[in-house]
Amino acid sequence: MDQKTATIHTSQQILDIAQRLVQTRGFNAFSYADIASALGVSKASLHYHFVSKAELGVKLIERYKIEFAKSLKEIDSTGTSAAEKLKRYVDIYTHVLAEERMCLCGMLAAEFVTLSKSMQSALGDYFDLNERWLRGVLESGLADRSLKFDGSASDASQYIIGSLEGSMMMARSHGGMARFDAAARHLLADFGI
Amino acid sequence: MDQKTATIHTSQQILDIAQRLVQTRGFNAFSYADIASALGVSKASLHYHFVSKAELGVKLIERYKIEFAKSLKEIDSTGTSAAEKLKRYVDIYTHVLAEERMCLCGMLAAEFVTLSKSMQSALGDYFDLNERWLRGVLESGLADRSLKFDGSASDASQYIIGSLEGSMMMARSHGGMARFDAAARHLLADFGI
DNA sequence: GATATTACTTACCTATTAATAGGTAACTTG
DNA sequence: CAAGTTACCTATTAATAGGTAAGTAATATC
Repeated sequence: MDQKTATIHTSQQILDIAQRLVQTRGFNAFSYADIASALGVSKASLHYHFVSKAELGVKLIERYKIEFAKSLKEIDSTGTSAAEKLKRYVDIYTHVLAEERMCLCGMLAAEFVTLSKSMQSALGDYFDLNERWLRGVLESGLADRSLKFDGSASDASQYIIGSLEGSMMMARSHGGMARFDAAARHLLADFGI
Repeated sequence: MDQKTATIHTSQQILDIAQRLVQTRGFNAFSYADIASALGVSKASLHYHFVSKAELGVKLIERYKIEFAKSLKEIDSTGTSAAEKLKRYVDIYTHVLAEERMCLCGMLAAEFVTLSKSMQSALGDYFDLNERWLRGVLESGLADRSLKFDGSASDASQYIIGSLEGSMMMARSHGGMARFDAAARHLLADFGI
């Protein structure tokens, strides 16, 4: 492994550890020291890879968004009906929770006012992506009659995101995985699935 | 004003300020120094009233729960149909958001794993209260035919809480009050209102 | 009127935070 | 092979965290 790939490797490892920390504890409840001790490097080394915590935060959101977009693309290319696509969207959340994590951006949304402007706007981009994709699915769901709902596809998309994020939070602190599954079923039933 | 009422007054003021801080920034993103400077007293004085931050957190949750219980009792005593009661439950959230706050316990749920055991269990009590009350409303809603829903009243209660908490978070970081109102309408429509 | 008690204060402490300075060994490039 | 770059390190910074010890002025109680 040459130096360049070693760096990429280290940066990715830092992001991996930081991501898990944000998804469990939140952005304000972890420190560079936590990452450093988990990875076995110095805090200064972390600052070499990510100048500031805010920059690390932005990179974290951007990477998460790219991965999420990949998942959505995968659903688009293999999913059949809009109903199936929506089901598989919900599955993403289920799998995150199964790993005892929250949605990265759900956690950050709770800490919103304490984040840097750069993180706030990256977060906005993430939710825009979700909303846009869901809107497309919901609209095609009306067309292929695999989904039904009242109101605008835009409002419904936002409602889906909010419900899933909130149900995840509630499940972790109160009721566990089974509770999330019940909420997810309720949500899907509401859209005629 | 004698000393005793002065103390109560100060304690209440501390709780008021701390509550607003948790509802906007979260428990891990404020310090005793923040409260001290807002109230114009020393940090040591805060420790006189609340020995530790964790104790302050517990008192915060307990007071919030008591106030919430009062609101629910008020709804019980003046509400007519189950549908109206559910509507007014949703209104509580709307009013909190209108003050540019999140639900205290929604914020704490996001920070769950970082809280003391005492705060975690107080939080559990709060959500139990909500769930129990909603379950009663939903069951009477089936009886008086003012509500309709699939599945158990218990699952549906949890779903309502999660949806409202999540929609609140999303509304603050993305879309604003109007977005929450749309989500609330969607949720109520789902229950036949 | 002496004695407690209450509600604070000032002045600290220790630990931790994010971030910086300056150095070094290993590797890459001209 | 010399010069520059990379990926780290140790050591330190200023600021802030939650918390404590000891003192004080005002009030309440015997």
